[in-house]
Amino acid sequence: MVNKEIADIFHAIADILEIQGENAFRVRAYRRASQLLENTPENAAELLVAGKHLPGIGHDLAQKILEFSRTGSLGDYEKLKHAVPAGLLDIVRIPGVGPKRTKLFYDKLGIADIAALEQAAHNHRLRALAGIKDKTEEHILEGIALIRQGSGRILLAEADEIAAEIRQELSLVPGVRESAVAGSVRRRRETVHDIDILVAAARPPAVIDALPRLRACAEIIAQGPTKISLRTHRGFPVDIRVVVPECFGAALVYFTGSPAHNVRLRELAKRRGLKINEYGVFAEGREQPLAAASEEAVYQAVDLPWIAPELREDQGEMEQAAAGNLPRLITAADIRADTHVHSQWSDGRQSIRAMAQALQARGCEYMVIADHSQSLGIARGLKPDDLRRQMDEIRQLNKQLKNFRILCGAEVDITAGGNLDFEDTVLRELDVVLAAVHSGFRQPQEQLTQRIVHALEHPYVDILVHPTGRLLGERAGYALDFERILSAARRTHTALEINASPKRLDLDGAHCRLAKQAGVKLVIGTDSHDTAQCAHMELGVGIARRGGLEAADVLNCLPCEQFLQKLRT
DNA sequence: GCCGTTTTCGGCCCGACTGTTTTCAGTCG
Repeated sequence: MVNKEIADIFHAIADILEIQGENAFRVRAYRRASQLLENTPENAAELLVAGKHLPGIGHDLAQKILEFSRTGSLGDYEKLKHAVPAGLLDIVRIPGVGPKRTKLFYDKLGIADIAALEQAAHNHRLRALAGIKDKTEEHILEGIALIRQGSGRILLAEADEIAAEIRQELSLVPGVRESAVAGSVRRRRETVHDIDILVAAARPPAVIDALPRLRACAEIIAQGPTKISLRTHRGFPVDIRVVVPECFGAALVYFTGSPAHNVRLRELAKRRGLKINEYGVFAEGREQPLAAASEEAVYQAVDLPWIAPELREDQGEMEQAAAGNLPRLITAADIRADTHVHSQWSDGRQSIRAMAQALQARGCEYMVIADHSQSLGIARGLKPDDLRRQMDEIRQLNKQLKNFRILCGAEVDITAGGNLDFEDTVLRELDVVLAAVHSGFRQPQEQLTQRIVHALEHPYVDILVHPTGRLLGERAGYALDFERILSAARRTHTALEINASPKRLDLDGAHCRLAKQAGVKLVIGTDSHDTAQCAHMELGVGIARRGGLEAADVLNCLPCEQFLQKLRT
């Protein structure tokens, strides 16, 4: 993906410029552009050629994007790369070491990679430098150890669990009035690198003092009167900020971010002679805030409606809010069905009846049973005869269940050759046909794309599930021309799935945005293999919200009959 | 390097915590 490559280069340029002590705002421009490209699924060069303006990409950066797109490299970057040793870019990522110290170590001690820095810290050679003593040396060694153990990102679902445990315990701490999850967990990022929790209490320092005793706390990283950073037993960082209840809303805005959204919000306030910080919105020279208690009040103070956390990424939500065009985002309550459910018939762990009861208890009106097809042996894929017997069972169950309907479906493999794993005579009997790639991930982009497009063109295929095939933290999605997938889905009236399994979350928010723009229908399915996983629907809804989707964009917000009708037209 | 109902030049969000310091630089989010 070209955008990703340019984003990486801009990121590296920002690091190098920072180490060189360049203008911080120039650095920020590269970082912002890098982030923007990262979140733009369309080819940025093509957008620029088409005359589209990308916020934060001015004349110079646009030229660089075009240059890279044309030639596959960037002259300025190639020059810059040789200006500093590559190892400095690793050093600057060590927690506790920033650009200033990286430069200091290199200039004074010739340290050019992490190994050399580690050696120097061990031998106490760093403390000869101005502003460095034993504590800093220790912190640097800890930071290096953290990097080594791969302080990676954690799945959103895991972060939710940890956050829930901590909040449960916080509710028992004397003086705590209220707590809320903030940061990227609240924004429903698919993976996060830490957990942020905001607490309201009349006397913040008293609460902070109690927090080192939390069961989740294995180690204190930093502690002040209003903020504590700790590490859980699994090495996961948690930031807890305690504020008085009067400024809970302002603190929640600040602590939820994203950083880019906050910057935009504060810039907007500043242009109006206001200042926004975590304590409120302030008019110049005034001590009493104009707004602070609720998020709504903070946004209102700069004439904006409240913006849902999932949209706070500086991806156009400020402009939409100002124009009164914010979407009415889908909520979990809008969902009437789970469109992707497995059972014991293939690799699920429970009966169809158990899955139906679990979903009905969660407020669903229908579900699609989608067990695997025959070629997926590892998942005990169903032969046509098995499938027909399963359909008999479903028909029996439908007679027994009240106010709930089970639709007969199958997760049919798109074989490496691009064919479907069941004959048309079998597919015709199903209510819903889900198509999926489970093999041949390494095929070249053209072949994989064509293979999927071919499946989408099949008259019986209703939904393409986990469309990009990514597994978070394990494997990137396969090589796909997503725009071709979208246009094929649009042309053939095939829906794309937002797979809500915690490791997939596939499509992601950016893809959803594109799908909506392209007029492609979407569904959210949990891919549940047992009843507990039915709860993952909420993760899928979070992704849909990040993509700006409304209930009308998601087919399983419709009653069953309308769902079936829409699926086919 | 970007950007414009103060500006095409001169701004560019804001504060907490740490370690090393007697008032602040560096880092982080």
